[in-house]
Amino acid sequence: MPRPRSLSHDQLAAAALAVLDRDGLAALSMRAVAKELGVSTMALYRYVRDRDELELLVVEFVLAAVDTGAPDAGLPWRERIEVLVRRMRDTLGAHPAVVPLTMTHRHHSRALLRWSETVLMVLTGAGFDGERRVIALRSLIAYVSGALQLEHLGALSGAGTAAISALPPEDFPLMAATGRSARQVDPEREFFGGLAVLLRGLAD
Amino acid sequence: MPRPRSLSHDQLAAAALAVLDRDGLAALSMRAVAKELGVSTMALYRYVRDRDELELLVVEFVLAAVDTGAPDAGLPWRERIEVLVRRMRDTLGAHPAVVPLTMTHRHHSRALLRWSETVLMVLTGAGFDGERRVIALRSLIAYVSGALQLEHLGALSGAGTAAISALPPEDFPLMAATGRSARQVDPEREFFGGLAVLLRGLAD
DNA sequence: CTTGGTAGGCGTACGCCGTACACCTACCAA
DNA sequence: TTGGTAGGTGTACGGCGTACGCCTACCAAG
Repeated sequence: MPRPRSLSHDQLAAAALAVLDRDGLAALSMRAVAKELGVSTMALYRYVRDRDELELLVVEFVLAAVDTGAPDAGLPWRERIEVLVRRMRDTLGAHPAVVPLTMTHRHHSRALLRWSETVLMVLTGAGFDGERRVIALRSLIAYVSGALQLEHLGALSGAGTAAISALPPEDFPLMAATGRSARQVDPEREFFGGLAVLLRGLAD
Repeated sequence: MPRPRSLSHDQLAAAALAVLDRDGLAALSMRAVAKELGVSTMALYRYVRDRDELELLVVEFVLAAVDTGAPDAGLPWRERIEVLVRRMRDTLGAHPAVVPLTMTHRHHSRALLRWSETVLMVLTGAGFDGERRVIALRSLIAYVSGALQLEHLGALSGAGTAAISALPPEDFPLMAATGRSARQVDPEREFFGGLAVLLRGLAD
């Protein structure tokens, strides 16, 4: 009987994502998203309880694009995990400003739960269970989220790595040398190199 | 000749830390820190350029307490790394609200650079160099920062793990089961279990 | 002991933010 | 045609970071 809604949750999320992609995390505000949609600020509150809920919406919107289907069962289990991680990284790499939001909203994201479920399926198939499986999943999530954040917060200070290479070598000889090496390592190679280390450790 | 300063950087940092410990990250503001010190808000700007610099100050203040001395050389290298990581975790565990700040300010923290330098010393002694050393350091930092954040952001939703255990088992059979297991795993055991996995992977 | 210059500290104000609240009105069912 | 429901809006409030200009405590020089 009442007046019908004129916006969908996906439209809200897409507008918020547009703001994030264009102007970065600091520019995300209720007013900015409302302007993006051409409605008044307060109109948003007919769709979300508060800003937090809008953030969850955009996280869900982005992560929903991650394929959480089981990877090719012919692959060894470590490569299957790598496929799953790569899908996640590719998606978030396209929207770096969303990465910090995934940290704070991870508990409430169905998409992330589905992803974790698939990871657990692979781990279980590889013989993991009980505490060992808990630790495997948590360490994977810890590594992936930590590495993605370093990658994207580090990007805003890509100057950061440069600054490290320029440290006083008398105080930080190894950091200076390692910083110089680091500049020659492709970020993707670094990310998956670290993941490979973790997976090797998981395999005993 | 001019009027002398009446506050030290350490006093600023300590006041900010008091606010963080008592009221959490969201309560950290220039006004709150000024009130904590009994001075006007604008007085702080005689000591820091902006809020960002105050955050760096508190990160430095906290991390300065981490012992970055080389661990007992008699220990195997992996245990030496573990000692260094444990020192970092103990310090940040006492001030969980600071953890997110360490992510954003890590590039500018001398204390963190000193810690990294010591980690590199151990790695170098264990035969790491070049790209392999870069990846070892970055993956350690990624794991540690990711795991600490999960631990402390997860704490605010300790309800989060409970919610996971209560997921519809038909959609998330493994997550539900793993969530139940997870509740019985001590966080410290989980953290160092994951670290051990990573270190095992590093050792080939 | 006086005095002048330097820089510390403060009050005010501006433009953001999230959001509570009251109002108007477009819409659909009856 | 009309009434009720709920969508959309405008205003306002208290918080935030911080630019700016003033007052004044302090120390050095005389």
